[in-house]
Amino acid sequence: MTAAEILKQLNPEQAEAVKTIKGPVLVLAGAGTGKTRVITFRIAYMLQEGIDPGHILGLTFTNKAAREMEERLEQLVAPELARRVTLGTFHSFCVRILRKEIKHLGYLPNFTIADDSDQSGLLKQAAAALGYAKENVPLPALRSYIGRMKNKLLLPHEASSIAEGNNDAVMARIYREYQNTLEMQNMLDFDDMLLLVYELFDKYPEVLKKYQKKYQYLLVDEYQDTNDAQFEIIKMLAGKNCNLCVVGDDDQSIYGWRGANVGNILEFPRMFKNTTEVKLEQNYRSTNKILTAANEVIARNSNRFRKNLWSGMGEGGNLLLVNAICAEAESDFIAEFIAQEIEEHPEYSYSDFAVLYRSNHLSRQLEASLRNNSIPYKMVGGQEFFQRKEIKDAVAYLKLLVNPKEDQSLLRILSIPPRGLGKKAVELLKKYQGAAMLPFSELIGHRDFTSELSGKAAKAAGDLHSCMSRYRKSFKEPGELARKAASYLNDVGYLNGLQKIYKDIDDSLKRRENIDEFINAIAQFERGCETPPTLVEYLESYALLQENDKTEDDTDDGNGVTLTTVHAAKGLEYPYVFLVALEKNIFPHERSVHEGSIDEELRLFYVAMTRAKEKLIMSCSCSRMHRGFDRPQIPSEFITYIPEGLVDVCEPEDVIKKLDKASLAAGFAEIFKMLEED
DNA sequence: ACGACCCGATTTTTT
DNA sequence: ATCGGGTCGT
Repeated sequence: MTAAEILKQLNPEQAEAVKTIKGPVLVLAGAGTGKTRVITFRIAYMLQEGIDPGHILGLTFTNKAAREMEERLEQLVAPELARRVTLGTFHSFCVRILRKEIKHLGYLPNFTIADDSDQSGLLKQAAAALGYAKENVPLPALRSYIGRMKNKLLLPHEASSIAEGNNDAVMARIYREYQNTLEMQNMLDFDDMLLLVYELFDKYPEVLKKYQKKYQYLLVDEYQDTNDAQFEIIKMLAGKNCNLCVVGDDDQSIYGWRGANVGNILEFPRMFKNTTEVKLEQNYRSTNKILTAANEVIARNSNRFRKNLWSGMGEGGNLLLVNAICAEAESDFIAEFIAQEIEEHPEYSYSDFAVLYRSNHLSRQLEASLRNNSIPYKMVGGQEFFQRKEIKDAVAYLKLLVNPKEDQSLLRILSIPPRGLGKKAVELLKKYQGAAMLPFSELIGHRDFTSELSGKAAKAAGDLHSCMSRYRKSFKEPGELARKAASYLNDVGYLNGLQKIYKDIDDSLKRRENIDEFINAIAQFERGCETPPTLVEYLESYALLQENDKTEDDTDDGNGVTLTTVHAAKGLEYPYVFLVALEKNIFPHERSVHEGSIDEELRLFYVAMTRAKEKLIMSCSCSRMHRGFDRPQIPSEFITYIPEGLVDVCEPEDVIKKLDKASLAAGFAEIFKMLEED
C-alpha cells in the first residue's frame, strides 16, 4: 500500500493525525473513533515514507494492546518490516533497557521483579525492622503511599522532606527501608521499572543519548493514563527533535487512583510547543442516542477538551433504565431479558452481551441469576490463573534459582510443603544473616545454621539447598525450561508435597493440574521463542504478563455473556451493554466522594456507556445486600445527567414479556404433578 | 511445627 | 458473605 492509499482509507481528521509525522502531535481520540487504526496506519505511513522501522517506538499500557497493534501492522506492511518496529508496554520497554544498563545504578542484570505478595512481604519486613507495629501502618495505605511517591519520581529522602505530619514521615521511613531491601535483594517492583529508567536517563546523559538516537519517532497509546514517571521518560526520549505522537482521550482517564495524571494530556500542548492537535469525533461504534446521552453526561465535567461524538450508525432506540425492587430482581431481570432477546433475535449470541459493574463483589448476584437461567457467562478479572497460590509458590521456587538473594521467595517456600522448618528456623536465619551477610537461600546450606536445628530439619534444609544449587547449574544452560522446571519442582519435594498442603484430595488434585498447566505455559513460551530462552527471560515475561490470556480450557465454550468491571471493559464494545447497580455509594463509589474524585467516577460512567453499540440497559435496585445485611438503596445521581427524552424508565415487568396463559397453565400442571408424586 | 478457629476489613488493578 | 491474617491449642 502506498502512502496515498493509506490516507485514502481514513477520514480527514484521522489522515491529519497519520501524516503529521514531525513534531509533537496530540490526537484526542474519543471513544470508538478508530484510535488503533490511526496508530497502526501512522506507523505504516511512516514506513512508506522511508523511516527506518528500528527508529520507531510505540508504547502501550497492556500486552494485549501491543499485540493487537503488531498484528494489525503486519497486515498493512511486510511482516519483516513490521517486526523491526519496537512495540511494547511501558514496563517491558523499561525492563529491556534495564537488563542492559542497570549496572550503572548498582543492581545486577539478573534482577527479578517483585510481585504483589513479594511486595507485601518486603513491606511488612521493613515496617517490622524499624519497630513499627502493624496496626499503626496499614499495608494498603503503605503500598499506595510508596506507589504514589515512586510515580511522582520521589526518592525516599525526598519523600521524607515533603512529608506532612507524622503518618507520612513514618511511611517515608518505611519506604527507605523497603527500597534498601529491594536493592539488597536485587529486586525491582513494578514502579521501579519506570523510576529507575528515569534515574538512568537523568544521571547518565550518554545513555539517554544512545536511546534518543535509536528511537527518533515515538508513539504513545492511552496517553491519558500516563503517570509522572512515564511522562518524564517520554519527554526525555523525545528530546529536541520531539517527534512525539500521543493518542488518548481525557474523558476516559480512569486510573488516577493508580497515579495516572490527566494533566499530562490536558497540558500537552503547553508542555510541547507547536503541537498539532487533532480531534477524532466520528464514532464508528454506537448509535447516536447512546452517543448523545454520553456526550451530555461527560459535559458535566469541566477541565476537559470539548468533544462531541457523532456517528453514522443511525439514531437507534432509547436507552433503558430499569428500577428493580431488590438486587435479586435486578439480576433476574437481566438474565431473563438476555434469554428473551436471544430468542427473539437469533442473530445475536450470548457473547454480544456484557454486564458492567462498578466493583467486583456485584458480580455474585449476577452469576447466581445467570446460572439459574442456564445462561453461559465468562468473567474477566476475578481469580486469575497466575494469581493462584500454588502457581505463585512454584514461581517462587523458580525465582530463587535466578536470583538467590530473594529472601522473600525463600521464606515463602521454606515451609511449603511443611518440611520441619518453621518459625524457629526463620528466627535463626534472621539471626545468622546479621553476622554472615548472606542471603537466606545460601544460609540454609551453612553448618552454623543447620547445626542449631533438629536432625530432621537440618537434613531438610541441606536437601533444599543442594537441590537448588543443582538446578541453578542446570538452568545456566538456556532451553528445555519446561522439562527442567517440572523435574526441579518434583526433586525439591513440591509436587509430592501438594497432598500435604491441601488436605482435601480433590483440592490437591486440582492444584496439581494447575501446576501441570503452568508447566505447559512455560513450554508454550519456549515454543514462541526464536532461540532457546533462559529462565530469566521466562520469569520476566511471567512478571509482565498478568494475562487475560487465560488458559483457554476454563473459559468453557467461549460463547458467554461477559461479566466485567467497568475498568476492565475499557477499549471493548458489545451490541448490548447492561450497566448495573447505578446506586448512591456504589456508582459513584462512596470513597470517591470522600476523596473528591467524582470527576473520575463520571468518566468511568462515560466509559461504561460508550461500550454499547446498540442497546444500553441501565439498572438500579431499591435494596442490596451490604456486608451481610440488606440495605435500602437510592438511585445514582449520574442517572439524572441523562437527558429525559433519551431514556425509557421502567420496571422489570414492563420489559419482560409475561408468559402467556397456556404456558402458565402448563407450568402449574407440572408443579402439581411433582407435588402429587411426592 | 502445624493446623484449627476467630476476627476484621472490604473499589477500581493495564504492569 | 468471604477472604486472609493472626492467635491459640495440640
